[in-house]
Amino acid sequence: MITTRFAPSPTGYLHIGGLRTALYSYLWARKNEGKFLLRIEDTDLARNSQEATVAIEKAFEWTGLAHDGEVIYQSKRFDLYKKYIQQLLDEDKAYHCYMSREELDDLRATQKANKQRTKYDGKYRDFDSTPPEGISPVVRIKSPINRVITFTDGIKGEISVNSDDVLDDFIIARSDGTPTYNFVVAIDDALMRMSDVIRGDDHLSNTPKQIIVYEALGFEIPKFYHVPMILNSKGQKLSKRDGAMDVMGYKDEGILPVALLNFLIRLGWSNGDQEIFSKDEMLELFNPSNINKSASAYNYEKLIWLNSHYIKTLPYQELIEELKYFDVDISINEKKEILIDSLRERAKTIKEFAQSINTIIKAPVEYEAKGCKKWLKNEWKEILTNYVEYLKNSGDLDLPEEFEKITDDFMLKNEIKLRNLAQPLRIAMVGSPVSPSVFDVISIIGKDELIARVEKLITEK
RNA sequence: GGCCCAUUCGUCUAGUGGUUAGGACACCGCCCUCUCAAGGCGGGAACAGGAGUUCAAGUCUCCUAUGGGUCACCA
Repeated sequence: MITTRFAPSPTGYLHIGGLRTALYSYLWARKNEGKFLLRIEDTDLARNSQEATVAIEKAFEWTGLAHDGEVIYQSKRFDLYKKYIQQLLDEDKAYHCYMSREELDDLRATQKANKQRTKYDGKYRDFDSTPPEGISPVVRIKSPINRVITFTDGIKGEISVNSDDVLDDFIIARSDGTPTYNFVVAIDDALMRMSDVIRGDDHLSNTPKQIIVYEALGFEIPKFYHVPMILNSKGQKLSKRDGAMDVMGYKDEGILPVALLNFLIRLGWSNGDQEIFSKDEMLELFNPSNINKSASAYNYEKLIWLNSHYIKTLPYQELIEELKYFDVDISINEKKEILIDSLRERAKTIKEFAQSINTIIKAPVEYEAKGCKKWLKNEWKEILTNYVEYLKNSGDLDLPEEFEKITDDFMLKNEIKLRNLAQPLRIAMVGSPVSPSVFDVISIIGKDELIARVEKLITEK
């Protein structure tokens, strides 16, 4: 049974790095018909916010990463953690430390001055006399002395460190009695029967600490996968300053969730030359053991390319739903398929898509000056007037092909080149010389509307 | 600074001792064309450096350099 989890601390929105590890965890659990759990790491009562948790769930919903069971809050499990703290105290695997913050600061300062690694010196490790007055103690765990700790990371391979280099007797309970991160993570992962912990690279150096906790409590150690960071385009760690971090920001940009997920899975993972992965393919092919070892840079261009790919291939109904987010509802438009097909190849985002739909279905309120200057010259008025007249006498016309045929006849009879008709027509229809095929646009807005827009242009220009 | 991790085109990557080092994004050129796109075809572009091991090294070993992570009563 594979069980994975996503365990964010609720300090802000869900960012794309988090979404990627969540995706990996989700895929690995689903692929193996296991469980994917969501746990909120809110042991620091002062820091967490309810809104952050809501934001994370919202992002999960948008991207379709469904977690199993209820959300688990560590802040609601303090009694449980206390029990284990007491157990370690009773077994002499942990102890009270009465060192004041000032004393600790001084210790660190001298160590730093001597160019030593800052670490707790173990002053109270074997203390059995009367503790100093007026200090509420913290609880520290007894770390092994001069022992090599080895574990196999599913991505990085075997990693071993000497306890003296990286560990000290770290605090597992603060002086107010609340437990600390590295302690509760190990307990929860064990109690929730986590088989595979897939998390960011930044936790790699926490792993030895957590292993100490697993061992002290006699828990089974899960398999770890530490996935490399996502860098910005300059090769530095992605930060809020780089923007485009909040997952929900992508929705506002008009990025499709499938595109985001596809982009994220390819950042640090691959399957030969394949670039496009449906959710089913992701489930079929993904395996955390072939995640790359090195960090990868965020590449917006590729995301956009993926997004336009999905815009080109998504079913009509899904696109119609996506467009509603941008206040464009074409569900009852009779020409919605033609409208979508004529624009989907040009749109890079849903937002852009919505904008171009509006330029077609709403009559232009102004005309682009440059386009007018270039194309509204010589006998453009005459051509358009004749064309409108010709259409009026051509009976019922509906589909683009029908308009194209009639227009061919018109051009032949009047010896007109298509571009000399099409460009003024575009300006009349959408206000600029850029649009999909004129026949598609004419068909979408209909003959009457076309005539109205042309007449308006002729009177105004 | 200690410890840990990483290093193939600008970017994402393929590559598991013998490859003309492959693909994708981006870029450039050509074609198509009613504009803009899309699409098709083509092009330039990489094994961080140095020592080894080997008949043979992008692939194995070591050193150096560079980048990253981490060293809290944060998570």
